[in-house]
Amino acid sequence: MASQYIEVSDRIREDIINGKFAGGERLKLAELANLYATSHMPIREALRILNGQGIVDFTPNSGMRVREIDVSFMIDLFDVRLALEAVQARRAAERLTPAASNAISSAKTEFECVSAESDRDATLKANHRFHQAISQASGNREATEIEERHYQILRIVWQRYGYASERLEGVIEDHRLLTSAILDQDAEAAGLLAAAHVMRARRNLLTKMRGVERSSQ
Amino acid sequence: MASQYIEVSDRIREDIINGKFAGGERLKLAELANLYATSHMPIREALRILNGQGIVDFTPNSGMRVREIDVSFMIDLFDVRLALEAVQARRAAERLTPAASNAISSAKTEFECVSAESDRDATLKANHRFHQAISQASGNREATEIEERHYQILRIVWQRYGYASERLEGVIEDHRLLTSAILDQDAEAAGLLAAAHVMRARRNLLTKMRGVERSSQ
DNA sequence: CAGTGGTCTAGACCACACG
DNA sequence: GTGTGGTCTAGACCACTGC
Repeated sequence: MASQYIEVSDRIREDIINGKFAGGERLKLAELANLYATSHMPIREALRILNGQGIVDFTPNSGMRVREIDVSFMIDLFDVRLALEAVQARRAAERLTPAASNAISSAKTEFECVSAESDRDATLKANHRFHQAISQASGNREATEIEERHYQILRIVWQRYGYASERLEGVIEDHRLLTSAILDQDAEAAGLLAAAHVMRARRNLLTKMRGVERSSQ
Repeated sequence: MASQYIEVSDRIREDIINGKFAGGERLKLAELANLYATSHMPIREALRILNGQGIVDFTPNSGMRVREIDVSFMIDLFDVRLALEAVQARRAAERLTPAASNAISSAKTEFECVSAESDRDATLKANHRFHQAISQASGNREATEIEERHYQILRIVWQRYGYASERLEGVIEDHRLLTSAILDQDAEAAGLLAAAHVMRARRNLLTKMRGVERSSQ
């Protein structure tokens, strides 16, 4: 078995994703230690990891809270994503290797196949792998790590508000164009297409979130 | 006194900055616990914080190492900074409030005064405050946190290779133009000027690093 | 198949936030 | 001033690494 703190951080993240812990909720060490049948320290470690991923807020001497994921947070996050995905796509095009090229096109194809089966979870994973392939190809570890963190947060949002299932063909089209720009080593096109792709995802998500917020008032 | 783990993480970071721990060096818990006169857990916690800041690399079951800060890491980091500073400057211009406007212009003025005294440390701090003011004004917490992490890394690099003291007038000019674009709420200009500013810093730093790498071979 | 060193336990401690 | 709950201690445990 992997270390407890890794296991625990995964379980807490899952429990946040399916809403067992609500946004803003206080996470107490003793409670969690009891719940996951372990001692304080692995829990603390796990919470630090989640804190590093931006899923959990931390104040010294006052503990951890589940981070509130609202429209304004998502606007911030997509501002960052928009910028980073564009840079990464550009770099991926410039630095393309045969291996990266294969990885990207097979991830693109995989997404197309999987998304046809309307299995939401598998579609999300495939989408993740596609963007990961570009991240890897960019060779920018710093950017890749940030994107990886953001992906963990996006899982929560997509779970809560639904993934862009109504515009799957649009996503597939975006992926196709982006892939061919990168494979052609056309950095400028790749950057623009990546930015546009994120922009669409952002509009789609924000519309949904605002709809939910409005109807729950 | 603040919690030990905070104190310890500050001390280890300082010790990395002034080269007491070299890049790639293994950081052993027992050693550090002995050095800083505390037990394992606060050290572990401190290292996790530094790991979160990207200063320390971590592999499960195998411990922590001081992250190697080389040219390729800096290229990655500046790719990210370039993108983020531009977004933040744009947003700062769009969302400008009177308070933010004051904060930015007084940070700008402070940098001009302090840098005239050729006190490197104070100049770095003033530069940090200027960029922080823009970060804050952007209202993007996500981006601000990333930039804050990067600043910690840049402190190490500037300590090692020197801050751009030979182009201080250039930096001042950059800051002036950027400030007035933001105060004019000209988002496009602000984004471009911020990007250009980071680009100059990047070229300056990489030239120095490559010079040092070459001469040490 | 040791030894090193990361991980975990149980409980004491003590800072801060409440009433 | 009391109590909740975050922080710290000492040491045992046990997964890897390298002989």
